[in-house]
Parts: sequence; C-alpha cells; structure tokens
Amino acid sequence: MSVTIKDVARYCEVSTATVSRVINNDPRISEKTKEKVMKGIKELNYRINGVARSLKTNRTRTIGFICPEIPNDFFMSIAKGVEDELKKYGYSVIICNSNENTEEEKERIKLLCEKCVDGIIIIPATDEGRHFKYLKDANMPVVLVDRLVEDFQSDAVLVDNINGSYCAVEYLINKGYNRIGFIGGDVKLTSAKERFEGYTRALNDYCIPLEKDIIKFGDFHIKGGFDLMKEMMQQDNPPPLVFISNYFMHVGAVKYLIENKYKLDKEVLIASFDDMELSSIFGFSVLRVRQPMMEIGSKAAQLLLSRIDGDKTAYPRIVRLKTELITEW
Amino acid sequence: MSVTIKDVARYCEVSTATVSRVINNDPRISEKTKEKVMKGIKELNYRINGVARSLKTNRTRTIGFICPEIPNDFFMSIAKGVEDELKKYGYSVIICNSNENTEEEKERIKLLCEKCVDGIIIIPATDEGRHFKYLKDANMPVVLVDRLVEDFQSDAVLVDNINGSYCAVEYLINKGYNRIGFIGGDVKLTSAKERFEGYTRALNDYCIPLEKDIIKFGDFHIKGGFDLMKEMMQQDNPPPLVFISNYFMHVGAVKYLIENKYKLDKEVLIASFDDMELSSIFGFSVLRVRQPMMEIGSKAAQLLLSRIDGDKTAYPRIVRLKTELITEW
DNA sequence: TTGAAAGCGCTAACAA
DNA sequence: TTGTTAGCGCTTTCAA
Repeated sequence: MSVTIKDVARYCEVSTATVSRVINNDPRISEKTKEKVMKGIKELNYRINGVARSLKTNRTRTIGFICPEIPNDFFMSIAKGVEDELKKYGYSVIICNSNENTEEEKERIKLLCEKCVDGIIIIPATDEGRHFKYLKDANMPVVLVDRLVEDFQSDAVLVDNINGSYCAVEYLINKGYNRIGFIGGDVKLTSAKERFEGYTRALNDYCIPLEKDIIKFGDFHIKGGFDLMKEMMQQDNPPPLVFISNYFMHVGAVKYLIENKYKLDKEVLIASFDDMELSSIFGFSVLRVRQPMMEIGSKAAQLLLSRIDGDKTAYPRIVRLKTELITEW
Repeated sequence: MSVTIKDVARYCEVSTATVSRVINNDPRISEKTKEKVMKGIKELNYRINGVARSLKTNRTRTIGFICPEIPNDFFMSIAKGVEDELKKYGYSVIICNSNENTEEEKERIKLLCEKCVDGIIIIPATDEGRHFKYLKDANMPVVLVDRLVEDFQSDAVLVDNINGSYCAVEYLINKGYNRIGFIGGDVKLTSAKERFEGYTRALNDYCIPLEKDIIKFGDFHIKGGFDLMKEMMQQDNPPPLVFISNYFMHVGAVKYLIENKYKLDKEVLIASFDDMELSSIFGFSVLRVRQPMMEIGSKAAQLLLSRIDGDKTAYPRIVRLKTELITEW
C-alpha cells in the first residue's frame, strides 16, 4: 500500500524511532541523520499516517462543532472564530448539524465520541441537556456556546444579553421613544430569555409600563420575525419602533415590511440584537446590538483547549462577552 | 484508561473477535452470545474507538470540505448538501477554510491527507491548481465544486452557468430591455467567465451591441458589487437594469443603492445570478437565476463516495446541474 | 459459531 | 545520538 515509517527506515538504514524523531522534530538527532532521513522521506514520498499516530498518542487534534444549522451566518461566524483559533495549534474542526433537534444532536455527539475528537463545542439545539451526560461519562471536554441547557453544568461562552438589550432599549428611551414593541425568541433559550429581561428591566427602570399587545414571542427564525411583525403592524395602534431580539427575526420583519410596501423612511423603525454584514442595508434598522461572533468562537476554542490540556479549574467556567451598540443616529 | 474490546471480552468470557463481531453486526454469531456481549458492553460502558478501527480498516469515514470562506451562505448551503448526503453513510465532514488563498488551501490539503480523510471536496480558492497534484500522489479522491482549475483534471460538479445567464438575459430582452448593464466576477473563475459568456451570447443572438461602459468586472464580494454599482450609476447614462453575476455582488449593489437613497420602485432594477433566502427582500431584484445549492453538495458527495468505493469510471466526471429562473414579474 | 493471533503505522520507554 | 521493542484498540484470517 502506502509508504510507512518502516520503509523510510529501511531505505535510509536507520531505525523507525529515528524516522519518527525526525518527523516530530525531536532535537536529539544529528543534523546529518536528519538530512538523510528527510531525503528519504522526499524520495519515497512518505506521508505521515495521522490515524496511527492518534492511536498511539491518544489525541486526534480534531474537535467537533455541533450547531443547529449550517448555512447560518451567525453560527458560522462563531465556527470561523473556532477554526481560526484552533488551526494555530494544528487542530481541525468537524462541523455537525443538529437541525435544532435533540435527537440528532445526541446522534452527532455519539459519532464524534466514536471518532475520538479531543473535545466538542456545542451550540445547543434546545434547552434540553440530559443527553449531554454521555459526554461526561466519556470524559469528553465540552464548551457550550450561546445557550445553556438544563440538567448539565458545563463550561460556556455567552454574551451579556441582559445588558446588551437593556442598553439598547435605554438608548431608545432617551431618544424619546416610550412605546417600544418587542419581538423575541422562545424564552426557553438562554439568549432569548435574557434579551427579554433586558428589555423589561429598562422599561421598568424608566417607569414605562409593559404593553402586552406589543410584546410578541416566536422562534428565532425568519418566519417567526415575519409573522410577528405582521401581527405587530396589523393591530390598531402599532408602535413606531420595534426591538427585535435576533438577526433572523430582524430579517423576517424586514421582509414583511418590504412586501407590504412600507417606506424606507420613518414609518416604522427597527432596533435589534445582532449586527451582521447585511443588517445595515435593510433600511429600517436604526440601532443594533453587536455580538462579537468571532471572539465567541475563539474564546470557546481557548476554553476547550485548556481543558484538553488538562486544566482542572473549577467547573463550570462561564465567559460572558460584552456587546456593542451600533447606531447611525 | 478507557474500556476496550479486551475488557469486554474478559468480562463476558468470550474472545475479542466475538466482541468485535457483535459491535459490527456480524451475522455469524449466536443470539445468546450476542446478548451476553451487549450486556457487557452496556455494563462496562464500552465505547468504540474509531481511531483503532480506522487504522485497521484503512477508512476514517471522514471527508474534508475546503472552501474559500465559512460564514457564507452559498458555500455553506453546499456544505449542508454534502453533510446531509454523507451522514446517511455514517460519514462526517471536516470543514476547512482556504481564505481564498492558494497557500492556505495547500496547507489544508496536507493536513487533511495527514488525517487520512477518505476523500476531499474542494471549492477552489483560485484558478490555480498545481498544488492539487499532491492529492493525486496521495491517491486521494477529490471532487471540485463550482469552479475548475488549471493544470488539474478532476471530477467536478458545476452548474450550467452559460445557459443560466443566457436565459435570464433573454428573458429581460423579451421584456423590452435592450440596455442591460453587467456586473461580474473575475473571469479567471469558471463561474464568472461562463456567466459573462451567457450574457454576451444572449445579446449577440438578439443583435444587441455590447456597450463597454456598462460592463464591469470585479471580485465576487460585497465590496466589489458596491464599487461597481457605484461606477455604473455615476456615469452619464446608466442602464435601467443591471445583471449581476452572483449573490454577494448583488448584496453590495443593493447596499450602494440603499445608501444613496434610490427608491425601491422602478428607478433601477436588478437581475442576478443566485437566489438566496434574502435575495427577494432586497427590493430591487426582479429576476434571479437559482442554483440548486443543496443538490450541488449532495451530488458532489455522491461522486466522491463512488470514487472512495473504488469506482474507476473514466476521469474526469463532470456533472452540470441546471439552474432555474425565479421571477415575480 | 467461536477463538487465537497477527498486524495496521506509529510513539516512547529503555537500553546501548 | 540511535536502536530495540512493546503496544495503542481494533479487525480479520485461519483453524477448530
């Protein structure tokens, strides 16, 4: 079949250990032997077999990344952050799709464990976390991202959702708005719950009563945003400004407005959580809460790596990253 | 360390071969032994070590996917197609980012080979393909997607770019437009070149002379679209309709129009290659050429799998998928 | 239907 | 500085 370390050893008239030392840059080797072996490697066209190496070293230098959806700029920006950070250390990333489904998530976890990844980063599909016990049993390092789950304590990277939406709403109030609609995601998700909390806290702190009719919940998707914006605007006295708690709902809301010929000027304004590349071109958006997506990813990667390298610091370690207010006002 | 097949064998008082047969669903095994072993597996909490298995079987059931950018709905929709198809067969996907850079692409290829993936799907970073020779030497199955490269023959999945843009432009001509601007990508890329060719052919066939001033090339990115749309609109006699040859340039063009307060009605219209979820909400878009992204991915996966399974059909096998015209006119 | 044993390609402990 | 060798956890051939 293919060329092995043994072939190289024979060809160069050295031992396999010597060849191994050369390919691992072991310093205890003479310049001369090293050159000879390198030459042999080249001439025989030898390639390292990472599988054999992993079997021996108990390390695959591969980690898993499970997220609810693949073509999704939010999740993939985090994935990029993970990848960029990990590749510095020679790691690669198996990206898996849970399809927002706990069962599939469970499947993927099993598969990744079987593949002996060194650790897993998960953006949970739901708030259900019982199946994560499998990871603990397998002694697999994990970092949760964006959301926490029930029944499972784990290292995690989150953003300061409450403060992010608090500040956004506060900013709007200071701009003179006191009827601010709210469109949010399923409050079972950490992020959705906290963002709603930031909204209510700000209103409370400024003595503005909550208006039930202009507060709406759905899922975090485009369709959810579309449907809720429709409800919002079709009622008798729609608010002049709506705070929307993620990017995809924002997109859905804009979709509704465009399809229904709302003007790009001041008929209705949108503030929202998330600031993606396209957010600013949607035209209704006046204020956004930016999450540092790449940083979320790189931070998660760092946490995971430290656990892989044996860091036993008290569990769970939760990192909360700051958000940033973006406005053209 | 962890529980191995040996532990299970000892615990169940059978041989390791028997345990192996059980976990591989080998039929030549009695119901009774099978049950006994299953019980042992459960009680000891045994987990398969895929690395050891891979070393023995020479198969990792993992494939690599290299693309120029990760947070990119076009590439990731293809990736999802790949993933969905492959997971049926127990495969998983390592997603790598070439950053549109030949050097990084080369690095990733090496890494994937070292990890002994069973095959690689690549959306090439550029038209440069010399470094792909490494794959041939390593005997690694490859499928190229979306673009071909120089100096390297390979299985590939592409769409019918020429016909796609031909039909779009033809449709516009039949709607009465005879001044159609063109904004395209770097013609070194297969897709960019072919889409321009479709445009010119259609104009030729309908005896409309090419107008140099309203034909512009840049890169396939948002900024490219923005800059070229600016050039397009700032000249003396801008065309009433522009054909833009990919999604991201389309986004950039819209960005320019919005920022410069173009009205959402008929001041200027856009037709474009690609039909993404957001395309229809941009407001200027009247016609789009839809690529079947998921299908591109699943087809690429199928091609790759067949090569992995030893299919020696004449190389290269090129699959051209059809596009579809989307319009609300 | 089951078991014994070789060996996949590599690393690392130990010896020289 | 280099070599010998055991063995990582599994599959698979051959024999029983």
